[in-house]
Amino acid sequence: MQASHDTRQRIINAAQELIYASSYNEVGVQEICDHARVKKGSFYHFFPSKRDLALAVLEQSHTFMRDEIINKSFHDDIPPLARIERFFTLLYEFHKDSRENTGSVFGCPFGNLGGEMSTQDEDIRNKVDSIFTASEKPFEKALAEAVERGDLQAIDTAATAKAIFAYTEGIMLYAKTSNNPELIRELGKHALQLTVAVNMQ
Amino acid sequence: MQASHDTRQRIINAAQELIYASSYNEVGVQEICDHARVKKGSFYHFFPSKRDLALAVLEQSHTFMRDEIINKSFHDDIPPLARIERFFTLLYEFHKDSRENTGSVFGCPFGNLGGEMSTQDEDIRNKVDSIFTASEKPFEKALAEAVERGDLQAIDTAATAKAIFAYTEGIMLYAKTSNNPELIRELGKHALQLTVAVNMQ
DNA sequence: TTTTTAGTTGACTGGTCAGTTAAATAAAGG
DNA sequence: CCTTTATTTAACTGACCAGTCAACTAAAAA
Repeated sequence: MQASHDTRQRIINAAQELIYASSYNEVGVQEICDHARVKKGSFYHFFPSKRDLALAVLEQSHTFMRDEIINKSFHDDIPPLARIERFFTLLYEFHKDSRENTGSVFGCPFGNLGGEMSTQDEDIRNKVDSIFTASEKPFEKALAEAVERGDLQAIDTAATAKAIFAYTEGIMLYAKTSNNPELIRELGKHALQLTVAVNMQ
Repeated sequence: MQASHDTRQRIINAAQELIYASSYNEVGVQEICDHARVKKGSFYHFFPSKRDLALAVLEQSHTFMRDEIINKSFHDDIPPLARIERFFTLLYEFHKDSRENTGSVFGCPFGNLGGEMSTQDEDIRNKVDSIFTASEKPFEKALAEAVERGDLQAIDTAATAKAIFAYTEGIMLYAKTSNNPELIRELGKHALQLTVAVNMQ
C-alpha cells in the first residue's frame, strides 16, 4: 500500500481518458496502468478483466454526462423546449473545448464503445443500450411538459425522445468523423423539428 | 500464381465481412488471410499495410451501399419524398436480414470504422468523412426536387440533407447497440420531420 | 528460349497483448 | 503484539500482433 488508496479510481480515470481519446482495442492494460501509475498486478487485483474495467468506465462516464450536461440542460429554470436547445448548446461547448484542447472531437463515449464492441461483448452492448435508454428520459419529460403547457401539440413523447437522442448520437458521430464541433451547433438546431407532426401527401 | 488471380479481391471481401462483423482492431491480418485462403506474405504483396486495406474496404463498401441501397431508393419512379421513405425501408430490410442470418445488427460500416478510427488515423477519418458527405447528395437532390414540385416549402436543402443523414447514422448506431433492427423502421418514420420548418415560441 | 515480372510461400522478427503468480509490504483488527 | 486481510510489486506466461524477407513458381515479354 505504498501508493495511495485511490488506486482503483486512478485506473478508471486513466482508462476513461485513454479509451475516449482512441478506442477500447487500441488502448492496452499496460498503457492504462502506466498512465495511472499502477503496476499491472494491482490492476488485476481490482478488476477481473479489461472488459470489466470498460463497464466501470461506462458507469463513470454516464454519471459525468448526467451531472455535467443532462442535469444542467434540463433544469427547470427555463421552458421545457428551451432545455432541449440548451442541451445541444452545452454539448457543443463541451466538444468545442475538447477540439481546442486536444485537436480532436471525440464524439460520444457510449456511442464509441457501443459501435466498437456491441457485436463482440454482450455485457458492454447491454450497458450502452441501458445508458441510451436512460438518456432518453429527460427528453421525454421535457416533451411531456411542453405538451402539457400547450407549447407542443400532442405527440408520442417516448418515440420522439428516442428520435431526438438517436439524432444526437448521429450528430456526435458526424462531428467526430469530420473533426468539426460546429456540426453539433448547426445540426442541433434541427432537433426540435423531430417534435412536430408532419403531414406529407 | 498457384491460387487464382482474384487474390486481392478475396482479401478485400474477407476483410469487409470480418471487420463489419466485429471491428478494425479486433480482426487481425492473419485472420483475414485465413478467411481469404491467402498467405500473409501475399497480403503484403497487395497492400502496404492493414490500414491501406481498410481504405480499400471503405471504398468497396461505399460502392455496395450506393448500388444496393442509395440508387435503388432514389430512383425517380416515385415522388422525391417517397424515395427518402423507401431508403429507410431498404435500410431496415437489410439490417433485419442481417439480424436473422447472423444474430446481430452490425450498424453502418462507415460509422463503425469512423467511430473507432477517426482519432487514430487521419486518412481513414477523411475517407469516412468524404463518404458521409457524398451520401448526403441524393437526399439533397430529392429535397430540392420536392421543393420544386411544391411538396415542400422552401428549406435549406443542403443542411436538411445533412441532418437526415446524421439522423440515419444515429439510428443505425442505436439499432446496433440494441441489436434491434425494428428501431430503423420505427425511427425512420420520423426522418421527414427534419424537412419541415418549425416555429417555436 | 531466355529474361523479366507478378505472385506465392513459409519461416521469421521484435514487440505487445491480456492475464497469472508468488512473494513482499502495509494497514487494520484482535 | 500478533494475526488477518488488502494491496503492491516484479517477473513471468503463451499467444498474438503487424510486418519482413528470401526463396520459389509461374506466366508473360523479349
